[in-house]
Amino acid sequence: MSTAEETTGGEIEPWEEVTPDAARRLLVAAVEAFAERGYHATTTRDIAGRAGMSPAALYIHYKTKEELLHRISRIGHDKALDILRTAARREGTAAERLADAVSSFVRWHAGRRTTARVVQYELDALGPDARAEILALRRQVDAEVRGIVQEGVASGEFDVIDVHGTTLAVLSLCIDVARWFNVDGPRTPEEVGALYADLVLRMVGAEQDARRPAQT
Amino acid sequence: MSTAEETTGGEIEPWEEVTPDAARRLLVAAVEAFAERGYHATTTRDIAGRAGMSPAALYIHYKTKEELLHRISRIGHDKALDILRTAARREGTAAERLADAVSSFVRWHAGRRTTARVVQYELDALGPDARAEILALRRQVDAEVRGIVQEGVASGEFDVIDVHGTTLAVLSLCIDVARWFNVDGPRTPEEVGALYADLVLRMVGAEQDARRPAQT
DNA sequence: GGGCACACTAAGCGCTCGCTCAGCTTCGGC
DNA sequence: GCCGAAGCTGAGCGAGCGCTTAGTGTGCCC
Repeated sequence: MSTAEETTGGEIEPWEEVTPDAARRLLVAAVEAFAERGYHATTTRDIAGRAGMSPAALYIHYKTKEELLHRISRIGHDKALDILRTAARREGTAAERLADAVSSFVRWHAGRRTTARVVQYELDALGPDARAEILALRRQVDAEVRGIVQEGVASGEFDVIDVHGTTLAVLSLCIDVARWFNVDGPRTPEEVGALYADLVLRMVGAEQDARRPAQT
Repeated sequence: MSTAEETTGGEIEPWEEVTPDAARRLLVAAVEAFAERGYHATTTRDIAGRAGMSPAALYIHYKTKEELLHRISRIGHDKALDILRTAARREGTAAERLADAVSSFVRWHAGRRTTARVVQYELDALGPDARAEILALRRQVDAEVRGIVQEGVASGEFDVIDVHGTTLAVLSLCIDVARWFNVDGPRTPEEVGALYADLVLRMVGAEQDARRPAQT
């Protein structure tokens, strides 16, 4: 979709694809509320209130509260997948592409923590059909990272015995950033991204010198 | 408290410290329900029903639904801290102790996944006082792991630039096991524990030969 | 064997939830 | 300048929530 090779982890204000304006304001309000309190603890009155509207206005743009979560989750997963695909398909060694994938994926989870939190941790609140759709996207996310790891093993850059398990661990490490990252904490998303790229290269047994020129 | 050096990651059936019997049945039912649906989506009628009792029976043993979560969280964090302390204070090199800590911590998160899920992911549902108490325990957990990493760096076993950040990542990796681990999946808790111990030793830059004799 | 503490239940209170609906305002087309 | 569509609100419905209370059965002490 969009060229996501910008400066700091993505675009400045997302959700621009959601129209009309009132629908976007409601969706942004829902992201904040779900991230703060969780889907089940958030009321439709709270969402509407944050968007400066009455509770009934929500149902003009969305059929149910669950549809809001579904839309958020879908857009968020699309974005996450887009980030990983961009990193996976650029030129360079497997080590460079893995470092790029991890650092940009982590930057997104840290920098857009509210969104990432909803996307990664409120999946169970979706109904069976919506959950199945999202799980399919997650399998693509997994496949993208596993592909890089496999190529690194094939080329001799990496030393990995359990490719599936290590891929799972790498993604798990990145995703969990959304749980603990604190915007007011001592680290910027860029710093965490750089640290994590280095840790992941160590996990896959990349050579020391391959770890050095991992830019930002 | 208890000697937690048993066979596979802990005792066979926990919660034995909760008495009387009815109170324990309610608490176990609450753990299952909270893990499946989340705290806010779980009703007191559901908890009581799983325990084979009427909704009112819950309030004989617990003042509120939140007190149930508090008790679960407290006991679970005590257990997690106990596991890490046992590993941190045994004899051996920093690499051996870190591998032991990670593998037993991961075994607990995978093997007792329902409990771990509630303990690690429902913290925000607690009130301010209870949350503060639990956060103090988490800082102790963090300090225990950071201690091992620091000793490894001091002794020259490990090669770590950012001790705090790396410790955070190690714990994050272990904790997130509770989110994705599937009891019916292809891996046993022991296998995941062994894989993760190896990955963590790579993350801290332990020498190759120090990674080999990680028992269990 | 009478009295009482205790564990538990049936019923339901007050409240808030997700969601609906009748009606109001605004605005473009003609 | 009238009309209908669209966006939004105020009021409120039925349901289910956390929790309470009055009453019941049971077993232990003396």
